[in-house]
Amino acid sequence: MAAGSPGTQGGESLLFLTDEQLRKGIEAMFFAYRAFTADPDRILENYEYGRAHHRAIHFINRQPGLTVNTLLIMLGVTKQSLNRVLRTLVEDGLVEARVGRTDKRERNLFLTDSGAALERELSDAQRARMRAAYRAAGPAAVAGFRQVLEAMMDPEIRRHYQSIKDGAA
Amino acid sequence: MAAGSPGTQGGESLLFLTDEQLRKGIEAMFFAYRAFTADPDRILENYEYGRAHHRAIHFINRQPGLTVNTLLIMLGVTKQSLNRVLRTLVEDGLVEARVGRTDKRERNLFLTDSGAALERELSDAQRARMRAAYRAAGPAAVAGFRQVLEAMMDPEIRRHYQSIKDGAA
DNA sequence: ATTTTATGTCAGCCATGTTGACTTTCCAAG
DNA sequence: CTTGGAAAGTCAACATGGCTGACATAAAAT
Repeated sequence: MAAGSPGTQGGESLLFLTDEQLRKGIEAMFFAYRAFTADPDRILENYEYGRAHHRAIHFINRQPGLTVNTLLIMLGVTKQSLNRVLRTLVEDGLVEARVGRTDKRERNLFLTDSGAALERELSDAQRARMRAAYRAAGPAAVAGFRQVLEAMMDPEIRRHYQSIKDGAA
Repeated sequence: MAAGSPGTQGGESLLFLTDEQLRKGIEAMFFAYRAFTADPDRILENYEYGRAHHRAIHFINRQPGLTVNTLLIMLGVTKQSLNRVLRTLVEDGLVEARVGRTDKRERNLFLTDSGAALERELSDAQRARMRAAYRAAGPAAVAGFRQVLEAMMDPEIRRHYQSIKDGAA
């Protein structure tokens, strides 16, 4: 059904929905994502951390004080997976887990100074590539890029994504 | 969302290049990529295959007859990693590895009928999400999406990407 | 004839995902 | 006040898919 080539249906306005166009989009996602993770991965080789640590650090930096459960939802992994990562970060003094004030069962997560330093190092590299791509493509392309990515997310995650502070605010 | 749309006059102020905008782009990549891989991953649970098999099948379908070495470059993994995947696909009769005509050291890779069937099942799911996102965002956004992703790729990979057949041709 | 290339394979290691079971702490509702 | 359930931590076991290193074979290139 969906496998057919709909080049003749819908007229010119739907040419961007042909299977070929969609497959090119799939490949673009794959190749771009690999480049996107390559720079921080290279830096992480110098530490005893991996991509999972990077992701945790990123979101703790973005939403200081977020709870373990919230981070779990953002990362989309099990608590056992996250705990393995989080434990090493706390032990190494990059992340602080403060007992919640209102609900003492919760842990509010914060980056320490050294955690923030690592975050900056990783983020600098990743943003450099993103900045170069944004600059090369231009503002209109960037807006389209963000629109398509947002439309691709699962709805529940999209709400979380949109709730994180936005620089244009 | 207005906050995600830096005006086109941003070419002067470069508002779309703020760190906050770049961080939102980073998060968008992360969340969208996860959704992007979720559908095929769910299907693959019914087989004894994983994401690595999917990627191999995708590129063999896109460039029938490509050599192992070319596939290695596209996937960006070691030959040992690829071989583990490729061997099971050949054993299970999803992929055929024909000895090269001109250079008998090479193996030209093709999908069998059952390999093509699995490719279609996986691709249908992935394209359905991509199509929905494209449709929601519109043709202009899709063009921008592709531009940014292309600019993000490593140059060598970008050449490979561009050499694969494009529906607009 | 020798070297290089393309491929295949074995063995082992690592990071990071999973499920299941169990504990501790603590909020909240009965 | 008791109890049920939520948040978090932990242990164990396992799967996937990266990696390196070492080695084998066939065929092309020199």
